[in-house]
Amino acid sequence: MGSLSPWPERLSSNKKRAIQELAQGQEFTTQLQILLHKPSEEGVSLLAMELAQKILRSFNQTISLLSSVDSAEVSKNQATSNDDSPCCDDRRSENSSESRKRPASKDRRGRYKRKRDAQTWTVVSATTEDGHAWRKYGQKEILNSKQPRSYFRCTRKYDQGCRATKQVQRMEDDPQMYQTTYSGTHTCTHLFKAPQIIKDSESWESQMVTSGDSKIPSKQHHHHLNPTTAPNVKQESKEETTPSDLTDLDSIMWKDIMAGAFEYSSEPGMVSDYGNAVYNVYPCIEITSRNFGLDFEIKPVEFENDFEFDESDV
DNA sequence: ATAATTTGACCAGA
DNA sequence: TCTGGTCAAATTAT
Repeated sequence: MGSLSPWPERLSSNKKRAIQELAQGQEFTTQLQILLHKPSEEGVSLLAMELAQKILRSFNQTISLLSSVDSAEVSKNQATSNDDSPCCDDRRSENSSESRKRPASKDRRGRYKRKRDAQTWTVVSATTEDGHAWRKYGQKEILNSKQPRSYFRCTRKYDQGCRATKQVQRMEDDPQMYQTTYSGTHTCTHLFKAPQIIKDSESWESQMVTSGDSKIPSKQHHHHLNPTTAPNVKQESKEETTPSDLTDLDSIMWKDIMAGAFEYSSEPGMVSDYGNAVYNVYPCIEITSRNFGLDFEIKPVEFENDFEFDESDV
């Protein structure tokens, strides 16, 4: 229990190792990209960035392949589970026009079906910023853990039916570090959003966590770092920024990114076609700061049979 | 005004 | 049961 979900059992340990290594390389490359994007000599950094992107894409591809389960297993899963329509799970409109009217109605809180084995991966980092826009939807005290765990979903969940989620928790023995467990692939696309970023420049050390189940030891020190207001946290803005809005460099980057995305990914609505490996590569990227850069990160990929909601009662 | 977060209720699995 | 993940009303931020 006090642990975040580890790698799927079915992966051989060698495979796991490989994935971890790649993921680490991926992480480092991302950091390099961010670094390089800080305006300086454009010529050089531009080339370097393109290179970093290619490397990243390569990592993503490999991780994706290694992460995917056997086609046999997949089809088994899909056979037994009448796969729901992945897209647009609009069952409530955020909270706007709905008005806060719903008194005697039954409280549907918590009425859901848990997701079946969606793949997850865990990252430890000094920052929770990852280039995606997240919306916090919960926080929990975890048994034997001093630090609460926060739950986030993609801001595009109702917009575009994106099902990516993540859990963030401060490390017990180093509250400056965050352990983030990602789950589900971003299926949202073309997000030219410009969230106001807060991030300072913390050291970007991060590494993949491997231990599926470290017994988080309970230490005795108290740090009152409000985990709720922790760094990360996005912000979604309503106006979509178009590429023309970006600097030249950004435009170029973007073109490249989107090229990659279209080359490898399937459309949001077509996610049901997970045969063998999945090739979504640049899901839900987000430009987090016009001032100093493309703070995007590309995540490994996986298939996912997500949860559905219980319709059994009104 | 709308949008994001907080927080306790609710639920699924172990 | 108990624990952790999610929902949604209430609260706070923008």
